[in-house]
Amino acid sequence: MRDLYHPRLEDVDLANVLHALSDPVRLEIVRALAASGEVPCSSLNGHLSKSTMSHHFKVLREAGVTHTRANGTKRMMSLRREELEQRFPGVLTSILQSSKAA
Amino acid sequence: MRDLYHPRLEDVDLANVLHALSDPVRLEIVRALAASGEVPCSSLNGHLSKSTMSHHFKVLREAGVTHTRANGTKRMMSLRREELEQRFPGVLTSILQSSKAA
DNA sequence: ATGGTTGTTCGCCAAACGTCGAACAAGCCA
DNA sequence: TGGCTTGTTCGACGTTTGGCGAACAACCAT
Repeated sequence: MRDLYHPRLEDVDLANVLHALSDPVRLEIVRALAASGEVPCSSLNGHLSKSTMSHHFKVLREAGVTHTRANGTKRMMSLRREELEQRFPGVLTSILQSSKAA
Repeated sequence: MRDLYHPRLEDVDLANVLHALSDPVRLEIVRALAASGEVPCSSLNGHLSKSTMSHHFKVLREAGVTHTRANGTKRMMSLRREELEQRFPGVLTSILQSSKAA
């Protein structure tokens, strides 16, 4: 597997982040990460194929929303929550809060 | 011109709103509305064709982000700010705040 | 080594998106 | 009425997106 690209915080773009969060599948992933902290990708597999999920993981990661590290066979994913809070204060937090109601 | 559809507040969907805000052109429109209150569409024309701008206006309106009313030849657009604040507290506000920095 | 698990990558496809110009509609004003 | 202004609607276009299965890669366990 190739190296995983993570944008530097200062390169993270707001419109990009919003786009990453604008897909229901990805929003659900983010919600799960917010609830569970760092989890293996495998724990996030829903009704979609693994290639599709991998695609969504990549979109989130490249937008700067999540961080992924290799751990043996697994990939551990987590939210870049503190970083995003620093760069875009309140954005992720309020979105998570609002998405709970829905 | 046909009637302008505006979703009821309770039908406004978070992922939809985020998608509407995830385009740089539309984010800029929203920023302008936040800064100026109600303005005619014509005051928002940038370097894009009017048909393209009209399309973006429609996306924002149908996502529930903006409100449009006819006023003679013109269309007055405004943010549904208080409503969105009620439905998704902090979301629009924090996005606007963050988009200022960029 | 062999196999099992976990993800990524690579076509491929259909649907959605952003853009445009041309045509149309609605209102104003002379 | 006629013309001007302001927007919307309608194809058309190229690009991006989201979905899939198949193939590949990396790691662990036996």
